Amino acid sequence: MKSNHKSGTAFMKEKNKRCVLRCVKEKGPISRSEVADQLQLSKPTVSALVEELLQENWLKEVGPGSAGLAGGRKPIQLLFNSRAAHVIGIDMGGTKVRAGICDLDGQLLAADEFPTQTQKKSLLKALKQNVENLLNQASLNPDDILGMGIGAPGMTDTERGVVIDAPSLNWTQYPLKKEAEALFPWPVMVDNDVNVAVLGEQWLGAAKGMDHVVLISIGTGVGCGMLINGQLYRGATWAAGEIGYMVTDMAKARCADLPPPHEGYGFLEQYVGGAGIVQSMKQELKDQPESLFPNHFSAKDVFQKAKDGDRAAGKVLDEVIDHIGFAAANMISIINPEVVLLGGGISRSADWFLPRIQKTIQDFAPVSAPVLPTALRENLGVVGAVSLVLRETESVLKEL
Amino acid sequence: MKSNHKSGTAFMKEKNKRCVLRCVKEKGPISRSEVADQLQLSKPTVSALVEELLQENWLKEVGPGSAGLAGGRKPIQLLFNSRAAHVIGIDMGGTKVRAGICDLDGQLLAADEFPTQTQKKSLLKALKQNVENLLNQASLNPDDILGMGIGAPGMTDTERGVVIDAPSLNWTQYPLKKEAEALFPWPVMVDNDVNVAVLGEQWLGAAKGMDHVVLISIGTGVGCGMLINGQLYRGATWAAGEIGYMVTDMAKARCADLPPPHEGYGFLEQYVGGAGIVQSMKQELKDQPESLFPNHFSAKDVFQKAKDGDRAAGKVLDEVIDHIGFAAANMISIINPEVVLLGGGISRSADWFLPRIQKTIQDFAPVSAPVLPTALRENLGVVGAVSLVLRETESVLKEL
DNA sequence: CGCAAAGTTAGGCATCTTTACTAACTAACC
DNA sequence: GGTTAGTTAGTAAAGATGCCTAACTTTGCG
Repeated sequence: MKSNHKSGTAFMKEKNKRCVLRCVKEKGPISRSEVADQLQLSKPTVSALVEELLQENWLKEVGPGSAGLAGGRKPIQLLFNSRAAHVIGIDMGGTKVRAGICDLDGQLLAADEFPTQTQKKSLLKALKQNVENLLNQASLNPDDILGMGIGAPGMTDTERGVVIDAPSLNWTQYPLKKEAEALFPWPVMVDNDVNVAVLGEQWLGAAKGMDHVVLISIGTGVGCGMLINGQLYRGATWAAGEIGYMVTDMAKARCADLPPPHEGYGFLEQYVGGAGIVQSMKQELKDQPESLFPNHFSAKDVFQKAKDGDRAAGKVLDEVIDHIGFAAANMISIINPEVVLLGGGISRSADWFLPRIQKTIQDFAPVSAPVLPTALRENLGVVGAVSLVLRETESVLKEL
Repeated sequence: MKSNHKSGTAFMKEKNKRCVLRCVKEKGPISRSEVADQLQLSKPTVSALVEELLQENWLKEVGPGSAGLAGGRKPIQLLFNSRAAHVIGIDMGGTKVRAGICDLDGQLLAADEFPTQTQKKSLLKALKQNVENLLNQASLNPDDILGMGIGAPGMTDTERGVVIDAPSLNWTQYPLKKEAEALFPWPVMVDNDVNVAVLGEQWLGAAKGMDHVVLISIGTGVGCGMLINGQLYRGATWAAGEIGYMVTDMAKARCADLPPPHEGYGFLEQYVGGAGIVQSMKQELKDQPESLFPNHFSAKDVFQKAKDGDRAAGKVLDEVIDHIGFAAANMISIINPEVVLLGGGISRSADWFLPRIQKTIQDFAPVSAPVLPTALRENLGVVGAVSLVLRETESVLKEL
């Protein structure tokens, strides 16, 4: 049952205080009086809470506003102090790690990246080094840091802060939260990179303020983050959103030359992931050896060739996009989101294939939803990780 | 922002009261003292709240329990009074309407059904008649009724209580809540029949107490209800769970003899819905006209024939089950539920095909989940509708 | 000056908690 | 068996905290 009873009135006060803070944060410069109005709290109560929030530096007074039309005393404008605390966000990728410091508005004060180390020990060491640099760059002390969020490329138990399985890093059951908290003097939160990304997009990106969002990320692998009723949905065993395993073509799945996948790669991933694209391309090339492809190439190259007019590459990508279209349509049928975001490396070519995906959706889903590329670029992971901390932290900012 | 401020302390008390009530409800016979312990409330507070709850008849004292091992005064055992109020549940189907009255434990006190009228007016009239009979049967007054839940076979806006689209009833934008509330003196809540069903199964059925549940219902059409983080998920525009539109076979979807569906029927529905099964069977029979099938038959007949060993029927159903298996696997990949329930007419033959569905899941989903038939039978809809009311009602019972 | 709006002060009410108490029961000892 | 010590359930009274209302001060406009 675990009742969060701050046993009584303290809880109520805390809640009201948060409401006041949130109100000021959202409604921009605003007077005590108006806050009282909006929250249906009495003026004295608001004044008292504001007093405390000023004391704690969450709010600041910014001189008088203009008086009302009918005369009267000028209001004292209150503003949220977005520099009351700072949060560090880490985007831990398979090849590089990007770290950044944001203020509470999501403004990036400093960011940097370094190559991913294969050894966990040296990775953490490099991370510590990097974070200290960032602190210096932003002229901040550890005291100014509210917490640190990390997006990891794999299934993650956010409660215990354990990365269950991250193939690209070769991690299994790695207690990242614990390890990181031993290294830094602030709380650390860990989550799946795709989950983190969807948080970032909802905070400051293409899904700003939306409560029902699906983000499909296509890079080396294929992942999917879901915001449902305004909250991240992680599933019963942290495995929700494994869209890489969606089967969009039974016939192929059954008759596959390969045995059923299940070892790290899913059906969809075989076709639309980076590795899958390369493989399909190679398959295609077998039949027409006169092609201009080099012996080794990447998915990116396939895209390039297709844009340059290579028929075979175009054919491969046609199929890829078709799969993505059906995957998106299926997601819409099931989740009915307000928007579907496409992220990952592939999103750079978005305008090229977006119309076709939309067509598929229109033809096969019962309702529609706009499909857009993610709006945040290289800092998406960082900002998302910051948002993770802001949403989950027990601080005054926590939603209620 | 709309802050639910019961402005202050009254809210807190209300909340504590609900906690006490819920605690007693869940922890069975329990003493004031232990409630105080569990909720971390002081004994006087609990006593006061219990006093009120006794007064209001939500609780009852049931004589002394046994004293502890170390001696001491015998506790006065408290019990939830499941007859403090009653709820009416309506399962509105395409061919018949089933109505029932439950107490707060979900115990069915009376139930009855009548054929669905095509005219809305006469349908409501028949409903009123029926409900009055039920009240008599259970010897209850309208005052004893907390509310009424209705499960409707179509997309439903639960906020406004409007059935947006229910093909089998030929309803569009029908304000059922409003109409019903004009007829009855208690609040009415309306939701999709599948949503209602999953609530019922979570309350008293195969998903008891689970927070992540997917229910796939296969009857005339194909629907899907989802419980996510313990809550019903309805989507951004009440269209979540339209699994009938899931495409599990791109090739077939694209090359289909028919144009893209979109007019009321989805891809999956074409194959696994009742109408779809019949059509596939007819298709199959064309090729072997020596069959024993009558001119007119139903999906049920196909099942029967298949069980009796008819090869063609078996082949048709094989494909149906294959589709269902992949649909279930896809749902698991995306939602990662604790359990997948199969409901609707098809669930009667569950043991026959369940193993094959499980095999498909094992082969193609990244994680597993048990697949079970729904546990509640003819009263699933009724009980679910009751549960809907209990969960959403603003009464003392509301979760917080 | 008179009015109006912002913000503060003082007093009152509701709720919870703490502390101290009574009631009731067990165990154990004489 | 009867008495006493120890334990637990529940109640009563007093204290703390938070909110609200009402009255007040401050500040600005006409």
